[in-house]
Amino acid sequence: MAMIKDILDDRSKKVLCAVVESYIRNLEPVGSRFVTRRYSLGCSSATIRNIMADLEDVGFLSQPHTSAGRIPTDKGYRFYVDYILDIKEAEYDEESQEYLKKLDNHLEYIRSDLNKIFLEATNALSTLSNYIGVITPPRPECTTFNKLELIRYRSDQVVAILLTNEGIIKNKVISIPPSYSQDDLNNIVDYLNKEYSGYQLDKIMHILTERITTEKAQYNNLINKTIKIYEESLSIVAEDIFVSNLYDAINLPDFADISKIKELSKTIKDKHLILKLLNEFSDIEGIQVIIGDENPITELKGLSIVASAYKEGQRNMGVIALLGPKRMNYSKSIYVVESIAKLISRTFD
Amino acid sequence: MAMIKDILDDRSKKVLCAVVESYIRNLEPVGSRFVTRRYSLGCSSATIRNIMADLEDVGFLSQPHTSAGRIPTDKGYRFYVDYILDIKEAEYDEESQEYLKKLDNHLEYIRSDLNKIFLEATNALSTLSNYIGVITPPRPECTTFNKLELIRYRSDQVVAILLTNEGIIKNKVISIPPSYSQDDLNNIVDYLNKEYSGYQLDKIMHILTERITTEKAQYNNLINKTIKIYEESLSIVAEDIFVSNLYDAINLPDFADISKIKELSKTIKDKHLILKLLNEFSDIEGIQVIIGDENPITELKGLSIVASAYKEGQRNMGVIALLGPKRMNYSKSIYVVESIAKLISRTFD
DNA sequence: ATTAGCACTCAGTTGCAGAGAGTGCTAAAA
DNA sequence: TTTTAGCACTCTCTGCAACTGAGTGCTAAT
Repeated sequence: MAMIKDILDDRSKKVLCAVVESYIRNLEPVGSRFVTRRYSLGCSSATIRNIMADLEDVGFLSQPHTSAGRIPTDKGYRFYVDYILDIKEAEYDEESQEYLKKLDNHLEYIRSDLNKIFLEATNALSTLSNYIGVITPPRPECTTFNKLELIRYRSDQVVAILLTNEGIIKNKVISIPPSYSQDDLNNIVDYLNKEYSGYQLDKIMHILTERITTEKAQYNNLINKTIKIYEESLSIVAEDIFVSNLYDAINLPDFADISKIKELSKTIKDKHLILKLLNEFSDIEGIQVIIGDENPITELKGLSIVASAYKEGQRNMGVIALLGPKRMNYSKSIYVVESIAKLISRTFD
Repeated sequence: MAMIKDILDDRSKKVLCAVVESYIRNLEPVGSRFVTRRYSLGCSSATIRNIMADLEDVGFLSQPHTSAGRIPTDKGYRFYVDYILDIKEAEYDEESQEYLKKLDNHLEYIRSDLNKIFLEATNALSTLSNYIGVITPPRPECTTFNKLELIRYRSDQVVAILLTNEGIIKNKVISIPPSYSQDDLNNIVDYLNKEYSGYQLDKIMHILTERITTEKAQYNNLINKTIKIYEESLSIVAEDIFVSNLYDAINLPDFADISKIKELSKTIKDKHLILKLLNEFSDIEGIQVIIGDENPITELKGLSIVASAYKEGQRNMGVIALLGPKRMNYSKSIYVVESIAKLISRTFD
C-alpha cells in the first residue's frame, strides 16, 4: 500500500520545500525560474514548471492568477510540516539560542513566581518568532492546594491569600464582618490547611459545594459562613490566560493590511475564544501544528497555530502556543515552542 | 493691554471652532464652502475665505496644498482648547453617561481591589474615547504602610504580602532559610507592623537603609537578615503603570497608515517613557492638555495628551491620562478624563 | 525524460486628459 | 468700509489606454 508520504518523489518534495520556504521568506508567489536560480536542483525551469503543475494537481500549490508564481495551499503546508520539515533538522540562529539561554537563567531566577514566568515566557515567544504567544495557566486538575491565609485588612475586609504547590499565588479581598477576630480566621484556615493540603483545587471545591447543600439545614450560620469563605477564597484561581500583545505581530507584512490587524486584535481581546481552542490541546503529546482552515474556530481561520503542552513530570499541565499567519515560519516556530515548553516544564521540577 | 484671547473677534473664533471640530470629525481639510453650508454663520463662503486667510496668517490654520481646505495647526488647537472649548459646555452623549454610571457601580463593587480598579479604569478610558488610556499608580509618597505578612511556603521560600492603606496588595516570594520558623517570621513582622503602620513606604525604606549602614558592624547577623527581609518585602511596590492596549486605537483613521501604529506600539511597549512623562503632571491641578509638539518626549510628538490627577482628599496621588492623535476630540476627552479621575478619587474616601 | 522556444496571460506602471474642489483676487453691491 | 459674486487658477484624484515584464502552458526537438 502507498503511504501518503510517498505520493511525492524526492525531487517533487524538494520543489515543494523550495516553494514553501521561499514563500515564507518573501511572501511572494514563487516562479519556476526563481526556483532554478536559487535552489540548484539540477534541472531547468521548464522541468520545474512541469513538477509545479503536478503539485498543483495534487492540491499542494495554487496560483493567485494565471501569470503569477505558485503559493502553497493549506494542504501544501500540511505536507511540508508533516513529511518534509523534519527531514532536515535545521540549525538555528545563534541569536535565538543566546536569547533562550538568557531566558533560561532568568526563569531560574524567578522560578518561584509563576505569574512572572508566564509573562516572560509569552514575551519570549512573541519576540523570538514575531507571532503571538499564548500560554494557558495550569488547569484546575493540575492545581493542588497548598495553603490559605486570611489577613484582617480593613475593619470589615479580609485579604485571602491562596498558595498552590505549583507556585500560583493569588489574593482576593473578601468581606467578613468585624465580629470575626484574627484568631477566628486562623481557626477557619487551620482546618482547611490541615485537612486539604495537597488536594486538587477543583476536588476541594466539589466537596465544599456538596457540604453546603447537605449541611445547610442542619448546622448553624457559622459553618455556612465558613464554607462561604472557603468558596470565595478558592474561587480566586481564575482562568487568566497569558497572551503576548500585538506589538511584535504588527511588523509582519501579512498584516500590512490594517483591517487584518483589526480583526486579529478583536479576536485576541476576547481571550475566552483562544482559551477554548487551546484547551483542546491540553492532552496532546509533542508538538501540534494547526494550519489555516483546519482551525475549528472561525475567527481564527486563516491563522496557523503551533502548540505544545508543558508538563510536570508526566502530567500535561497547560498549553503554550504560537499564533501566526498561515505562511508562518514553521521550522522556527516549532523550535521556539518546543524550547520554551521545555524551559517551563523544567521550572516545575 | 490686549489679551491673547482677544486677538480673535467673535466670528473668527466661530470659524476656527468650526474648522477644528469638523476636522476632528471628518479628518479632512475643511473648505470655506463647507463651513457656510454646515454652520450657519450668516455670511457667504467668500467672507469665510477671507477670515480663514487671516487665521492662517496668525498661524492657527494651514493648507496641505493650494487647492485644499484648511486644517488646524498645533497653535490652532491650543487656542481652541484654551479659549473656545470651555465657552460652550457641550452636553455629552447618553451612551457615555450610562457607561460611566455602570462603571461607577462596578468600581464601588471592587473598591477593595486597587489593581482591578485601575485595570477597569484604563479600559474605560480607552473604550469611551478610542484613545489610549494610562494611569500611574499612587506614588510612593502617597503610599502608607498597613501591614506585612510572611508566610512560609516551600522549605526555603517565604511569601511576603504587603498591604497599604490605599488598597495596594502585593506579594513576592523571597528566599529565607528553613531555620526561620513561622514564629520567627511572625516576630519579625510584628515589630514592623506595630512600629511603622501608617508610615509612608519610602520613609520606611529610608530609615531601614540608614539602619543597615549604621548597625551593620555592631549587631549580629540576625538583625541584618531581618532588615534585608524588610527591604525585600517593601521593594514590592513596583512602578507598574497601567496602559490600555492598542485595540481601540487601531480603529482610528489616523492610524490607517500602519507605520504609525508600529511607531506608537513601540513607544507604548516602553512604559518607562510614558511614566516619565506623566510624572511631570503629578502636581497639576485640574485638567492639563498637551498638544502635539508641546510634548517634551520626542517619541510622543505628534500625539496629544489629556491628563488629570486623581486625589485622596487634597493630595494628588497619581495621574490618569488619555493619549491620542493631535486631532483628538478634546471636548470629549476632557470630559472622560475628568469623570474617571473623579470616580477613582471617590474610591479613596 | 528533459529542455528550448514561443505564444499567451495578466498584474502593475506610466502618462495623459478631464472632473471636482478649493482658493485668491477683483470688481460690484451694500 | 465691509461683504459678496464671479472668474481664473491650482492642485488632487480618477479613469483609461498603452506598455512592460514576469510567469505559464504547450509543442517540438534533444
